[in-house]
Amino acid sequence: MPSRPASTTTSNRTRKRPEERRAEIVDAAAAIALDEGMERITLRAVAERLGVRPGLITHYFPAAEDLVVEAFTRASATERELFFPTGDRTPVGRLAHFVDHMERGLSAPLARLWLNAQHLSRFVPALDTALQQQDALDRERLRSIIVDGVASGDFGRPAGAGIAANRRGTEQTQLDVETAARRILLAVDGTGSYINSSAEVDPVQRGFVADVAEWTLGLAPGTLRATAAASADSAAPSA
Amino acid sequence: MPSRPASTTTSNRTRKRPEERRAEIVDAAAAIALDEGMERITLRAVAERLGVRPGLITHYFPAAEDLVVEAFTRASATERELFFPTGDRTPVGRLAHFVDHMERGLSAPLARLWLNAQHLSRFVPALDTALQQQDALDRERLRSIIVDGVASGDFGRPAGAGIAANRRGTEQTQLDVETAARRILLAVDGTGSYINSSAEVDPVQRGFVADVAEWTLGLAPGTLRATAAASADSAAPSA
DNA sequence: CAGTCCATTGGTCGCATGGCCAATAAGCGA
DNA sequence: TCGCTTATTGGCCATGCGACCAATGGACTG
Repeated sequence: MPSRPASTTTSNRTRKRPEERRAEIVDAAAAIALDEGMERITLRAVAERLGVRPGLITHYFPAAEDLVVEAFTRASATERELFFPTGDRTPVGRLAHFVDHMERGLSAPLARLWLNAQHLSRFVPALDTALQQQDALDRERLRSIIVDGVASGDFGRPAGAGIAANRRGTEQTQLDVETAARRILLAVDGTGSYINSSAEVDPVQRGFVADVAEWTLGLAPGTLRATAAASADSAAPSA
Repeated sequence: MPSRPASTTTSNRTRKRPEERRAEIVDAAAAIALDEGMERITLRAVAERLGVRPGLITHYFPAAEDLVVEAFTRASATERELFFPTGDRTPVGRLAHFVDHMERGLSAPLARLWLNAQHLSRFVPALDTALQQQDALDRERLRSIIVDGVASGDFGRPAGAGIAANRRGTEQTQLDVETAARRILLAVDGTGSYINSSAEVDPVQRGFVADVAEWTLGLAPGTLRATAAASADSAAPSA
């Protein structure tokens, strides 16, 4: 490791438009957050990824902590799109995709990031804020699916069981949608807690999100998994 | 902690039996883990709590990482007793205590520690192992309650819904106990994910563990909360 | 009481971090 | 083409970390 990387030759001084450079920095930090962890977002680490001197990062982010928060937001927002495709599927299909994506482990990087942020927000108040915002966005997406499903009659009686729902009072339909969305995301978080565990994934854990979703939405057990399988078949019909 | 000079003045050199000193160190580290976070377990921080020089910590823990792992195990094991009291209650009563203890927020320190460890185990393999062990111990306690409840007939038909349960095959009763235990702990973890959030606790979130427990154990919604309330009344009948 | 073991000290080293600052030069407008 | 703005560099500083080590002295043994 020479002090000056051989690959990027000496004096690579390229001057970029501030917005462009800034975006580059956030992207690099987001990449680090996803595959090394947020605490590895360091002035030197980010700078090295960009082939740039650490001082430059400070120039754009006088407080390094702000970069961490922005990197989280970026990474989180980007990964979300993989969960909620814009496809014009049925509500059950969209929910099945969501669950299936998780069960296949495709959401591992995001789950790790999420766990990372949940813990780190203990020490970084601004991160707590960002986390709540991202969480709200996820919940909104999920709510949207549920509302559609209720309207189409696919989701049985989300009114369903549970203390919390009864406790809320006021308007009934709207509130139960919120209850269902929150429960499903709580199940997601519960499953995500084990993302860093080396233990073999337990079947109960694997199916937990689907089970909770079917329970709270009044779907027949197995509906989501069956839907996901059917969807996969139609997408890639070859054996 | 009787022998603690007001200021860190005069050389208070007291020589203790190795086992005693070692226990002191682990206790101090566990305390730090609980109220400041595991990454704050540092040679200097632990030494300062004990009124001792950092080098002494190194003497007992040549690799600081080992102290972190041991501190987690200690803190976790200690806190667990608060969840599963040795009282001779009914299965429903024991489960209700467990849930109630959580809903009251009494488990906040443990939840924070747990979240901390779940993230940190990403970088500390030994911590991952310790975490799995502690998790197994929790699950064992819970399983014990469930088995008793099934035997007494308090828990309806834990066989119940869900894909995962069906998928397991083989013996039925035993496996569904495991399913229920895992589901409840997954709910606990999901709820715990929000432990560091400054947002107001949502009612759905607050009741999630109880809801999942009642769902997966075939209890009528509200049973656990009602039981906890009755138990509290009999314990403190005043007012 | 003298001698020995080892718990404990005090100090140092190398490393990584975030932050700060003056000097440089790239790109743009006059 | 010149000059100015400022993006970018290179360097330095204070802090906190784990690790290592020789010297000290407390407590126990003979």
